[in-house]
Amino acid sequence: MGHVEGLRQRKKQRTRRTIASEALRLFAERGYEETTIADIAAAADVSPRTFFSYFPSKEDVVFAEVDDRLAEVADRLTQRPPGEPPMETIRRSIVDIMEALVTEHGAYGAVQVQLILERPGLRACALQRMTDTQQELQQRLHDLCPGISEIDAVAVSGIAIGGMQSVIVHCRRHGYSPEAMRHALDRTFALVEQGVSMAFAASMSSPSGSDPEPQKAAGRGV
Amino acid sequence: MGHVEGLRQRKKQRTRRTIASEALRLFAERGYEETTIADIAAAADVSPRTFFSYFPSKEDVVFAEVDDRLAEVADRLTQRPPGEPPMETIRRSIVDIMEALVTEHGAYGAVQVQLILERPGLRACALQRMTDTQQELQQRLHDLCPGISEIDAVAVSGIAIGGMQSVIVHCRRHGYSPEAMRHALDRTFALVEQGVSMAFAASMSSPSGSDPEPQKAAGRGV
DNA sequence: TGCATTTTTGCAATAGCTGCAAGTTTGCAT
DNA sequence: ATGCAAACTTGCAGCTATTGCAAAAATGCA
Repeated sequence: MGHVEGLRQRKKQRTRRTIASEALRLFAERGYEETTIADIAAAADVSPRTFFSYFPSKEDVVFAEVDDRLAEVADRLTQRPPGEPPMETIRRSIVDIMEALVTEHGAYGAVQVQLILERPGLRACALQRMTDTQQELQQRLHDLCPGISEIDAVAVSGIAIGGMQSVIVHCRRHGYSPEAMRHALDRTFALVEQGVSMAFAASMSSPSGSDPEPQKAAGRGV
Repeated sequence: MGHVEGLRQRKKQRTRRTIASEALRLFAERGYEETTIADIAAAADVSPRTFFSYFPSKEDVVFAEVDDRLAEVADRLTQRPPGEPPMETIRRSIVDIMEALVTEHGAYGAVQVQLILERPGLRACALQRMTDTQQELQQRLHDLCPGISEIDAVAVSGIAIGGMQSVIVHCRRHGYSPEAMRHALDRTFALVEQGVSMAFAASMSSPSGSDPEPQKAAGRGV
């Protein structure tokens, strides 16, 4: 099949983006509830029925770009520089994921954030994505550190995502500046790392690769 | 108004419980999607319209008992034995909340758990409750330890709830025994506590009430 | 017993979402 | 170029959740 992986595919992508961006525009103009699927479809020049072959629900259209970004990150993270210390890989995973979730995408980024914060349904969607991500992190932890116990992997990933998520929402809601937010996330990662180190220590009686790097990372943050 | 705080109120409570329990029963028998509001209303002997004056949505009926329990816990936690070390209060808060969320309520507890795990919409509802709870914990932290920084309070509460939630879901999904689950939660609290202690240490240059109690609690757990 | 208040109910309408079958478009082989 | 099969779009019909409104019924109390 595909020459350049499909002209068809590209057209689909374009339609998808059109729908998403028209939807966001309408949400910004008249509000979320006030915009119907029919409105969105009309604005994007497709039939209402078609909307649902691109997005499973009205809510999902808000997360179109976030989802794309998360997919990219997931791809990227599967290739890890050989020899990289596990702890660093974990940190990078968390940072990259958070970046994908936190970045304001496109022209309507601010709108998305606002909608997600104020509509309970959308908040729930966002949370769902958080936990999906957490599951992946958990899997990655398990793969990277075979020594770590099942429970520790689960707990650590939950702790990390939970902490980050909580802080992100807080910063968003109180209108922190990007720098303040970055600072807050660095601090959060430092707290998280306490737990992470402990889990690592428990699994690292015989380190397989490199330094445990106890509690001084906190690097550049998000 | 009220003699014994209303005969009317009691009747309302009874109706509420009837609706919830009939709903759960039907969900168990034919499945969630397959049960309509009309079915539930019929089984509970009320009009479909009335259903919505007791529960704002079909999803909420699944959480009827959980919500009651959470309300109780919230009440109880406002009275704290004077002189209790802050760290202990925090631990008790977390434990109590988790107990409320984890306990299988009534005859259909298992059904609830299963539904929540498999229906994304219900999972989202549960997550929402988690974050609501997390907000309260955050507030409590802030009140108990005026010294703690805003961000630390937010981060710690997110870490605690995130870690616990993650582990609970994991245990549920893999059919852990109650003992195994308790053990897992104890371990999780130990990991969480690493971060908690660090936040406490940062705030406790001049302790206002009692001992800092660095990192050895991990008590009886959940 | 009768009144004021609360609760229940019926009716009608909106909107999200799905299955289905028919109509169109597209990529590719001949 | 031509034609076919696969992929995509569309319209339609229908189901269910959810809400507003105003009438009807139930309740607690004077």
